[in-house]
Amino acid sequence: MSAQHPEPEMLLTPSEVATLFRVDPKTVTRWAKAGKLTSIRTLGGHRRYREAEVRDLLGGIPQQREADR
Amino acid sequence: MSAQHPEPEMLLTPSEVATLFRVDPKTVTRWAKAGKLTSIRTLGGHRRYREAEVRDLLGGIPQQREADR
DNA sequence: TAGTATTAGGGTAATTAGGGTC
DNA sequence: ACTGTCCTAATTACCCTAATAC
Repeated sequence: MSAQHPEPEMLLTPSEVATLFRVDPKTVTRWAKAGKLTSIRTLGGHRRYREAEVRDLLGGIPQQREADR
Repeated sequence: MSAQHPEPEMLLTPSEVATLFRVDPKTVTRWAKAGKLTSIRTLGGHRRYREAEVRDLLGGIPQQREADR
C-alpha cells in the first residue's frame, strides 16, 4: 500500500473522545454542536474528531489564558 | 483542444479510504453500494476509489459550525 | 507456484444521531 | 448553563468463509 500524504489527520470516534474526557459521548456531541470542537462527518452522518485538537484541549501544553478580562 | 490524460486519476483501496474516515473498510463498501461514493472495480471485483473525491468529502468544506444551523 | 494480506459477500452485535426530559 | 439518562431509528463494527491482489 502507498497512501502517505502530507496530511495523516488522525481521527477519534465519539466514544474515544468521551473516554479521554471522562464524559458521556452525548456530551461530546453537544460540544460539537456548540462549535467548541471541530467535527468531521462520515458519509453516514457520524462524527469524527481531530486527535490533535482533542489532545490540545486535554491540556498537553497549557497555553496562555486570557481569562482575566 | 484536449490532452488525452490530463490527470492519472489516483485511486485508493478500501482500507486506505477507511483509514482516512476512521471507519471500517466494510463501511466504505456500504457507502459505495449506497451510491454515496464513486467506485471503480478491478477485474476481480474489488473496489477502488477516486482520491480526489475522497479528499473532497473529507475536507472540501473545512469545518462548518453546526452551531448556526 | 506459493504465501500473505486484503476484500467481498452475509449476518449479528455495538455505537451513534436526534429529540426530549430530568 | 451543563451534564447524564431514556427512547427509537439509523449507521457502524465485528464475526465468518471464499475469492482476489500482490
